[in-house]
Amino acid sequence: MKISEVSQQTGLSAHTLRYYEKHGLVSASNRSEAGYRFYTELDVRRVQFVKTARNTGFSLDDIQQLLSIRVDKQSHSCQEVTDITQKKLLQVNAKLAELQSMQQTLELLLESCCGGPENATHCSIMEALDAGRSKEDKN
Amino acid sequence: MKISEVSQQTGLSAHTLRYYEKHGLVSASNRSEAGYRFYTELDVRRVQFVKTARNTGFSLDDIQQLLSIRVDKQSHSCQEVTDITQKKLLQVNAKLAELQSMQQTLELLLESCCGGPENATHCSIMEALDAGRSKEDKN
DNA sequence: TATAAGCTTAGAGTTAACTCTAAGGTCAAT
DNA sequence: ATTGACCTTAGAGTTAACTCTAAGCTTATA
Repeated sequence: MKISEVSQQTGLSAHTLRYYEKHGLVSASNRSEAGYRFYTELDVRRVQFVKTARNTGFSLDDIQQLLSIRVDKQSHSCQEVTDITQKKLLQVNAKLAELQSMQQTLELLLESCCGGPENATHCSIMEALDAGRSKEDKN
Repeated sequence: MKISEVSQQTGLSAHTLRYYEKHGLVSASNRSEAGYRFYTELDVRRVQFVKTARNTGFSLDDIQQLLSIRVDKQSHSCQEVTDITQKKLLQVNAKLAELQSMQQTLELLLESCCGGPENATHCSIMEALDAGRSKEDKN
């Protein structure tokens, strides 16, 4: 399978596939005489794994680790896998909390403002932003 | 007020303050003979505004717009302000949805796996990632 | 055989918002 | 006069994950 075919099958661009190879995630098992990449079915599955993990939120670094477990499951424990997953969940939860706080603030701001064609002299959104002490003042 | 004092009062680094100036957000109204920045109270309030807006989730670009409204509220409508805010809320909501989906996937993965010291040969997290079609397959 | 589509590489560019460095001037205190 | 802390600038580096470009082969088709 040539790179463009893998690209089609996976929905990842050829650029991205090469990028993954350069970063040690997935490489084509074979090359043609001319140097063209040829991917086996197993290669493609590995690509799919990376894609699925990406969609699940894992970083490429996380995925490196997951892949090294994948190629030799015998030598790794479930705990290693859940550790990576747990860590990612914590990150997601943290980000989620931050965004939820922003969401709430933005909703309050929108509720407070008329949003009409009046000039902004007494706009309550501007006033709120001017008042400071938004919510979490990260310092 | 010198830059380090503003830094202390606002919790933003002097580097960041200069960065904001370079990007047209907030500059010191005055300079000493030697070229030292001197901030007025109004300057500092403007810095606070930027900080509050940042904490609320606005990008520096958004803040540029908000600031240009702020300096001449008469010439701008509440609607302009709510438009910016609304747009930001939509972005936040989109990101939130994405993260919630990840959160759910990660939680399911964690529930499915024993997480113990057994080797990963039959790890259900690895299996799930291998099965692909995670949730939203963005293509 | 010519043309176009597709492949290769190294390396630069993108995005956002900082963050840091280097080289040098200034200021207050000793 | 000499520290040492603080200030200045221009410009480079950081992070993550691509994305794109240029220059040059290769391969399939007409």
